[in-house]
Amino acid sequence: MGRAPCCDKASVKKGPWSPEEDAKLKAYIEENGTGGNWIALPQKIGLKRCGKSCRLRWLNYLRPNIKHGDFTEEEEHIICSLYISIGSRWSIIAAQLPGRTDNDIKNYWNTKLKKKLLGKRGPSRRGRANQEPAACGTLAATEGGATAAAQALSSSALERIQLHMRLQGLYSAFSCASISSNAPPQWPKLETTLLPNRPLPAVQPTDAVATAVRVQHHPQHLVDQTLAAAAAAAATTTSEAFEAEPVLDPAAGANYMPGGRLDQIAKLGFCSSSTEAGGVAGTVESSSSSSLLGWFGYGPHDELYDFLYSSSRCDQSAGGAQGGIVHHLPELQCPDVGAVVGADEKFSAWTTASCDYGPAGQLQGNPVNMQDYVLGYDQ
DNA sequence: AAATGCGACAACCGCATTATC
DNA sequence: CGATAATGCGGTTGTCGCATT
Repeated sequence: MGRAPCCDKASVKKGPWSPEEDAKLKAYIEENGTGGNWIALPQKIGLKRCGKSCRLRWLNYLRPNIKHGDFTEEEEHIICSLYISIGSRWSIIAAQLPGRTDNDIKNYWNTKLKKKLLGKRGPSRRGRANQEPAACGTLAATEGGATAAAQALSSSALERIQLHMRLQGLYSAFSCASISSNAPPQWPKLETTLLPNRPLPAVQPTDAVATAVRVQHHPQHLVDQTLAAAAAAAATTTSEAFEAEPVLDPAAGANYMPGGRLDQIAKLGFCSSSTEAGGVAGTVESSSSSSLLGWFGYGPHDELYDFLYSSSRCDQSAGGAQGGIVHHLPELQCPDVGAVVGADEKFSAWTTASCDYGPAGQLQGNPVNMQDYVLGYDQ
């Protein structure tokens, strides 16, 4: 069985593209388009390249209006927020950042943002084989039953958990005291991310973007149950609707309305049940004081922003952070139990258990709780 | 100056999904 | 309706260049 190769690997050139190849490809596509057939394209123009390689080169490098490097703070913030909410759906994230490619964002995340957020782990160990993502290494290092569970999680899931733990650590360190004990913490929520009076930049009508908002089923991914439930609930939302071009709908709740899917994801992304029950209004209400260029409502997004860009708050909250980078992960510091009371119950339960502190055995060995989070996070 | 470490980024690979026959 | 081809996506790898030892 096995799938036929997309091209004759023996006769195709691999490795970096030469300026001549770039020029050929660019000139042809600008004049004729892709013709809807990437596989045939290299033969047409006499390139010894795989069609997939041509497509990638065009989308990631040659396409007009591509931006490289110099991610702005806004862009960083969007990436972080979206990553926390939807995980490594780079194409979807890229669709929110015109001119950026999924590959670019992915690289930026892996090389910079992740480290910035999760912190560096001591002296790095040489060699790729040893370069486990910090998230994996850190969570795997937690004790007890968490180890096996952590192994079952994808690195993406672990990173997102860690980011939340970071936010929770920040939250409990300097935020909880200032809010009502009844008020649930405000987990990142895209509907506050994509603000009313800040329409998203126009999306380039490229094929990459167009497909980015399509419904895609990834059976290998453990789909967020909430998302599935909402999808079922939104019975009127047809697949055609999902496939529609993204449109902005400032009138309808002022949310970004990408024909459905992203919006669904956004609304569902990472909201605690308690927040869903009563915290949303508060989240939105306080949004006018956003410190980030009018983009985000106050809440974890601001904390995230501060975490990324403000050394002073991090210094206070994380006990010795320097230059906005916190070098000790909160899950290792394990915020005190009281501080997480009121947080998303399941998540708090899990973090409490995985931190191996707090009431012994209180929540450990509860596969249901863990599973809830696996379902939510494991992408 | 050479060796080593490391970050950044382009490109590749394999799999899932979608389209077509 | 199943088989096959094409496309899209995300994870991973290879390579280059700069920094450090």
